[in-house]
Amino acid sequence: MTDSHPTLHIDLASPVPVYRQIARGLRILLVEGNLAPGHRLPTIRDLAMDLGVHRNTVAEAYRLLADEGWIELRRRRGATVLDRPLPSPGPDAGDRWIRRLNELIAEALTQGLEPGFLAAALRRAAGSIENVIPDTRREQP
Amino acid sequence: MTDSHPTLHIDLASPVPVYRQIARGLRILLVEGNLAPGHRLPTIRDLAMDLGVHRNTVAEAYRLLADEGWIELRRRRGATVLDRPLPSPGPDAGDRWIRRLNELIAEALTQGLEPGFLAAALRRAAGSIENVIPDTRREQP
DNA sequence: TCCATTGTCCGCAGACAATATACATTGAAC
DNA sequence: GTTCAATGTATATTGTCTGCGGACAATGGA
Repeated sequence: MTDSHPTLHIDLASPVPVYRQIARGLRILLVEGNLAPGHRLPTIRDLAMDLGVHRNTVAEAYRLLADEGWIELRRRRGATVLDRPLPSPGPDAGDRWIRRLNELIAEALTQGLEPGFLAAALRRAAGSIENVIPDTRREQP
Repeated sequence: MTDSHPTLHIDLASPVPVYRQIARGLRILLVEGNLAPGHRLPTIRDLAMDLGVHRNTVAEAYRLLADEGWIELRRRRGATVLDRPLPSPGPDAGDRWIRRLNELIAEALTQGLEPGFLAAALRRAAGSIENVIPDTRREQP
């Protein structure tokens, strides 16, 4: 088991830029607790090597996460995971998310996916959510 | 009621290009039957006016839909909706869609949305799907 | 003190999106 | 049938973004 970055899929053909794909993937690992506070992320160059992209591309992703408060970047020490509480969502974050969900569903229908298939997938996802994330600590706004 | 384009939200600040947002929005209206075959879409210039973007941006969206077989573009006659059967999905379309769904959920969690809220929204969406789209006619691959 | 490691800065080339502008086509009025 | 305004189309321009190359700066450890 030499895979140090368990699940970090990036798709060079996707229209969403690579540095943002990396940031999103890491964000997911962070929020799911796979990367606990105090942990060291791989160095920029190492991760770039593994993913087959340029260092600055990974650096951009790390900078994004640092700006959001997930990690701390220090020279010669790499990136360390901060003990960051989840942000409290904005007032209409829920509405905007639901709109995105509806768009995703509509797009699936335009591709010809079966409504029954989609409904099953949605219910399955709903079930798995509540188990994965037990309880959340919020930051005070 | 002077609103000729019921629900077509575009976000100039979004990283996804405007012409693709327009195409996606129209595609949704088409698949949900709000735009029946034979209907005329607004002219490129009119829609551009309404949305506050350049004509060529809308033209690009229309061309996309025309390439996909949703509409027919003819000079001086505008865009007419074609009677197009839903495409039959590719072999791994389902898997890729489920991955996108999971990413959407993970992103919501990173924003601090409550798992319970998300689960409820997912279940609600699952329920509404099966009612909205009764039966689908597929094209033969 | 010295040096290898690691993040950072600056500039660049290519791609792409949105626009401006001019053009080609065509249905309809007469 | 001629004419013309309406409408889609083609080309060029401009700005922005991505990913990259290379040089630089800081810094922990030998």
